[in-house]
Amino acid sequence: MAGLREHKKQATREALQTAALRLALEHGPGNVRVEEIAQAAGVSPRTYNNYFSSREQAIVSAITADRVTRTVAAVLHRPADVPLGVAVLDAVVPAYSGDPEASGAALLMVATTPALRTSYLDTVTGLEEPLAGAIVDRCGGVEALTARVLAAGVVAAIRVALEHWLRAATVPAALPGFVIPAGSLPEVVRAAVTALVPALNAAAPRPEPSG
Amino acid sequence: MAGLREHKKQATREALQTAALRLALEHGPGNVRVEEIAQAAGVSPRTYNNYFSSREQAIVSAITADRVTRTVAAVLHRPADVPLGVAVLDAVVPAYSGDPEASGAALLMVATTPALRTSYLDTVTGLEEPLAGAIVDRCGGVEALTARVLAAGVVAAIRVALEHWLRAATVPAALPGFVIPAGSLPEVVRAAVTALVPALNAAAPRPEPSG
DNA sequence: GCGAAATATTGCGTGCACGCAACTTTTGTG
DNA sequence: CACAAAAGTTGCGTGCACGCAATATTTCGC
Repeated sequence: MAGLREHKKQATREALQTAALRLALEHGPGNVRVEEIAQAAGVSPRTYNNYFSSREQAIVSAITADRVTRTVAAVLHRPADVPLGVAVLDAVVPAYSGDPEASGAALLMVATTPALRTSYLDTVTGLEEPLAGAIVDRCGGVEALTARVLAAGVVAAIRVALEHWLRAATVPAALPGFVIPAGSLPEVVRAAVTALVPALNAAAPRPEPSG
Repeated sequence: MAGLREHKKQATREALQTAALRLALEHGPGNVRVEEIAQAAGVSPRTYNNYFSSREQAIVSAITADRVTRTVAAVLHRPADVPLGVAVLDAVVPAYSGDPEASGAALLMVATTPALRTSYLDTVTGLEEPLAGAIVDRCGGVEALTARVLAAGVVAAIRVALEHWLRAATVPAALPGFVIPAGSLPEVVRAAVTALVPALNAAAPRPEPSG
């Protein structure tokens, strides 16, 4: 059994994530040293940077969890006869519906800390490559470059939606306890991605092979 | 006259850019210290980071020059009666036509140095905000969020095109002197942005006010 | 089990990005 | 011109990201 190594790696990764998030919430995001996170997870500071390439990355990855994986899976599971734009829309929007209830305090912290915001928005980029693959899988005849552009466009749309939504947390005098307008995120994401639906639907070479 | 300050700042900025590019070409991009660039431009190392937030940024900004400015201006100068998608396409593509002849050696260096590649691709992001503004100016009735998404989509498309094009420099045994397939960049950019044209054209609420 | 190859962890050294608090230069006003 | 306010520059200190080589751990063939 060769799974021991990989199992330990996954455990260390999760230990680092949870430790980073916990310490950031306890002491404030600016008062957490990489050394503390590493120590709390039982590894050396150098090892921390073998798992995460920035101090913020561990914190936000504890929040975003496996959303990328779920989104891609959702796209692939849509029935093949629905237009690409609809499939993407119906796959992406629900992925951002369960977000606010996850942990309001953590999201408020991300929203109000510039470095964390940037890092949080960057996590969406991880969707680009698998999404491009999913688009190719769905529409066989589509150009690789086109699929890539559409995937990058969807990622950009989601990023814009998140920016728009996070801004609501800082602009109206962010009181502690005043969390983010909960239900609105999926709607913003939907509005953003909808702007690209015409391009997504136009990409599939032939949605209906006429009889 | 209050222009002395701003004039000096611009001069320092350009001095840093040219010094960074020259030193990178002379000694190789990995053998240039920030301290050397600052010294060559006659400022302190700390001041360097007041102008550029990374070592690579000065180098690539010496190459990209004012392309963002030109692109936005080109979008705004298209006649108002052409569809948005066409206007964007005809504005963006020429901006990437004069690129290869600028300096083949510098581009080869960027293409083959991962850190410089990343930084180079990041410069395109600077187009997003002004382009979104230009889209709003062109199509009065468009939603701000929609304009932002479309601008971000165009930026993403350009980034994908550049990635695709830069890859050609590394994959086929990049011999020194073998530069990048020159004419192909505008075509790749055109192909990439074309995938988004349906979305761009669908955004304008009413392209032709009839009667 | 045993030893070798593969892989992960660690310490070290270097350069970098940036907050902060002086200090210097430019600007605008009387 | 003088002087104060505004804006730019600099040095310092800190923490971080990462290449590199040494060390410890896991895996795999026998």
